[in-house]
Amino acid sequence: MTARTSSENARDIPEATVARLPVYLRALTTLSEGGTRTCSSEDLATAAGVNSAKLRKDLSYLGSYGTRGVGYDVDYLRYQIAREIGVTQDWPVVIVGIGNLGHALANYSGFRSRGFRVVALLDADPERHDEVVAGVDVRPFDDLEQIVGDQSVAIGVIATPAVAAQHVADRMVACGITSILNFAPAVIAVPDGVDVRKVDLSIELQILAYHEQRKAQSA
Amino acid sequence: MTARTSSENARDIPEATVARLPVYLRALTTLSEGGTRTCSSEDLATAAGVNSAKLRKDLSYLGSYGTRGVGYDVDYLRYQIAREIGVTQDWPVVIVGIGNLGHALANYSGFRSRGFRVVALLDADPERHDEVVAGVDVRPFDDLEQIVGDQSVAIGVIATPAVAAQHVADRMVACGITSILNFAPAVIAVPDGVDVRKVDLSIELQILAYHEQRKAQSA
DNA sequence: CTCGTTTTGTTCTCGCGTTCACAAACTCCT
DNA sequence: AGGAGTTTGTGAACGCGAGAACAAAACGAG
Repeated sequence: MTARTSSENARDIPEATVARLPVYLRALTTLSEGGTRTCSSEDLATAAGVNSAKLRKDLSYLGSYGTRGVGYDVDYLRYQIAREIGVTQDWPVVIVGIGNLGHALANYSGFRSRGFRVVALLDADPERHDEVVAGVDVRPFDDLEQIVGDQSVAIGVIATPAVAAQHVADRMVACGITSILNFAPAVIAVPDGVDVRKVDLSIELQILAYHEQRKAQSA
Repeated sequence: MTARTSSENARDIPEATVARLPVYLRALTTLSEGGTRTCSSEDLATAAGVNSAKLRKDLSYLGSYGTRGVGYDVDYLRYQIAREIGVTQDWPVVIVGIGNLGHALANYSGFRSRGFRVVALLDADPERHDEVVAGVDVRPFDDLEQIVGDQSVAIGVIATPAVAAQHVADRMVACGITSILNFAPAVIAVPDGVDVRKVDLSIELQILAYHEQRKAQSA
């Protein structure tokens, strides 16, 4: 999925671990807001919903930020993980496709609080260009190149219907976006060096349905 | 994640395969709508964005539905996968939390077209009980037990703020729901026998940010 | 009927990720 | 100061999934 060209950095964190770091970050934030200053790997693992051995191994890829016999300083570890993920800096993001899902994404407070700033909402439909969503006004899709260039946007979100997804992705890649979060129910092709992550709401439900069906059968 | 009690069924499909079956299903639907009657594993793998060897191995867990030297009958295979997942039957679903995301989910046409029927929208806020979203009127959260009982609902969707998620999950489990799709940014605990899948929008962005940061560093 | 071609279904090998188990290191109490 | 009790960090074993490679089966041509 993530083909790095060559010369791996010294810190080579497994993909499975990378996917869990944001979970730990959230758990640490919750602990910190609850007034907890220090926690053991067992505490944090419980809060994050994982095994404590796995948690310790994951953290060991970042370095030795704990103290044996004591545990982890919540705020210190939180900062270290945030720095490793890259959410201590500000990431400008464009969202294309302002339907129901695009609205929800634009209004989602979890983005801003984690270093992501929605700098533009784009839609091909001129009907929508009057709207203002979450304090950002919707602009024509053709403004993509200018916005991405002006604000150095590296991350794009696709929330369009399936038929438009590949076209939007092509345009994004052409103007320099190198990370795409795709909510459209379609497989999109991108060149090497561009990361794509896909979130598909109905696929998750279908996976649940499969297990549900098996529960019913074995009863 | 999915702890089955005992006496595994003869068909024991790996979790990784189960997660890809809906992707194949969607690809087959696209092919069928495009007029394709037959396809090779190579064709379908391309459409689904996976390796053809992996595709054939996945399908082999379901049975032998292809013809050597020819390929797969698109509609026949599509039906077999749909039956295996369980989306040939009708799954009633309740959605709790009608904020921006809840709206988007209620309006998402991909649910209905895949056998999922939203039978109720619930929200604790009385302000919202007047609304009608996607043809379904929003009702008080306390109606949960009655609706789930009357309509034999097995699947629940949580689209509330993080603080409410555990409480909603507890109530769902108490009245018989055994599969939960959780969009709230919180880890929820459920008893054995209940499946939970979690979708977290900001976590996906954070994973992209990590890779983006590394691209920038190595440049 | 036989042979060559195509494509599936399956076996085998390899690598990654998870988990166990324990040594190293730190704190606290006496 | 020394020993008991905790908790981290990591080496090693294990299991699952990915991909390559091939045998089995169907089809078509001659």
